[in-house]
Amino acid sequence: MFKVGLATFENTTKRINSIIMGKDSYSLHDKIYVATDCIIFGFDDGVLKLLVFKRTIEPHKGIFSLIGSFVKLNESIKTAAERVLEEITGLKNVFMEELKTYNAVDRDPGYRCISIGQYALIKINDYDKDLVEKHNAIWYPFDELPELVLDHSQMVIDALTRLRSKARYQPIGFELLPTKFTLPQLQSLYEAIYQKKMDSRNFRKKVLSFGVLIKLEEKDKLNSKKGAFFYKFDHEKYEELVTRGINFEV
Amino acid sequence: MFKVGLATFENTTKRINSIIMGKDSYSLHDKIYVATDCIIFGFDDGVLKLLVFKRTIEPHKGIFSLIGSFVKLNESIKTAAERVLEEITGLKNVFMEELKTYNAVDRDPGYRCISIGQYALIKINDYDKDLVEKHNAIWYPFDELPELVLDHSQMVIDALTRLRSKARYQPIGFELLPTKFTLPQLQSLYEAIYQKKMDSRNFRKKVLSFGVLIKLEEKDKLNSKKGAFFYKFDHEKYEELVTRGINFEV
DNA sequence: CCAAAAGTGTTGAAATTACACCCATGT
DNA sequence: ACATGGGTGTAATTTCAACACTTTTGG
Repeated sequence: MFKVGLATFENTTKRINSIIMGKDSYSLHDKIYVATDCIIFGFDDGVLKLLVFKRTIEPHKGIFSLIGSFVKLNESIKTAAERVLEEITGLKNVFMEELKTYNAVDRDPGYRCISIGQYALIKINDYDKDLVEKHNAIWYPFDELPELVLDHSQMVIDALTRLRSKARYQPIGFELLPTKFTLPQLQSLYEAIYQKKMDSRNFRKKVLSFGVLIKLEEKDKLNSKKGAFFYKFDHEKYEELVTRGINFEV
Repeated sequence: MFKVGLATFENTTKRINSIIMGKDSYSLHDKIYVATDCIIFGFDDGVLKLLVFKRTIEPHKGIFSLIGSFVKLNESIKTAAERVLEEITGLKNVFMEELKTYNAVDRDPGYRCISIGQYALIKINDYDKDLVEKHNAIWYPFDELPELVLDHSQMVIDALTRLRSKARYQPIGFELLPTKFTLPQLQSLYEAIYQKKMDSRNFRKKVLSFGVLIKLEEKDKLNSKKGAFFYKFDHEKYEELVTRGINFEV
């Protein structure tokens, strides 16, 4: 294939030629605004949170909304989401995955506009607090979420459903924790995701049995007097097991 | 909200006004062609098949391709897929689900165009053979698939992966079988999906244990001399169990 | 010394796997 | 009568769920 810059140029000339020659099979069709909205999860001190922001401009000024952007001609949908995510949180290389497309004809009362929802899992201590504040963004616990603009509340519901089903068989939970985390923290994350208490003996047995956690020397003494050992996620080992087809059902 | 027909009209006038008044927050953004492509699964005599068609017009004339369409301003993506699916197979009310968005900037060398893949499961004896033939469409067994246009081969891979993971915990297999089917047929379908032999005693025990199959009086005598009892899927019972949170892992 | 969280094993129940023979019938 | 695919049960193994006490240490 060719480079993006060239492609754009090439496409433009090609298009003009085609229109002039009256045989543009594309120009018969409709073009649509394509946007992406990010459902940004964070995990903070035992509670699952969502990053939303209060709109400062029309349309929907003053209402809460997910963080989103229109997709430009020369960027992929993921790139668009990464762009806006970095703009607002300062973070790069965040875990992000397509959720689904929101495309009801009347979802946006202004114009026909579809949005691809993408959910992101971020380590809540890493983000740039000043940037977030500057953009009117706020972390809301899931059980205190305000009403969101358009179909954004539905996006959040769908993303949570996805997170639940995904976390069950893939260790994506680690994306929400600091690089070094303790088993009690990990358990508390799973309890927050599934909204139920788990048995610590069974939980430990299970997660350690996968063999993708590396126990560190260091202890976290913040949450208890005894202190809990830190662990880190062994990415190489994980990839190896995935290619061998192991499944990680929690 | 308002009706589709009106909406289109309203949007158009609104847009013109906004452009004239120079305060259209949308018009700053890019519009993109939005298409949808259908990955159409069928199950025929023990083999999983895919419906593809040979393009008769440019671009990509003569190459095999999935069945797809551009999405119009006044239709949802699903509606667009349903439209083209009915056009080519004559079928309505087909099981169809969004797969993911294909949106690489250079995926279509003509114009920037994203495509939402949707996979459909159809009962292979119900479709309109004349229509399919007229549109140059052909059922291909999965292990004999020709190379497809653009990123369509990747769509097929993704759809198969999805079908596999989905069929494991939701009884969507029934969508691929006639309304009345036998347990050997059902097993053969699962064997085709997962590409491995299963034990018939264990398989029967499992699927019958869910209690969503109704045994009929009638037997299918086509595939054996003894004949196998027909079953049908109990949709109400299934819905009831789903709402009770039962899981159907096969 | 005590409160608070971390860490650790066992047992019974349930689910899963492996495995082999008889049945019905059309030819 | 026999070849072909349909149908059935049991025992061994593995996995899962339930359950309670000891350890460490900062205050």
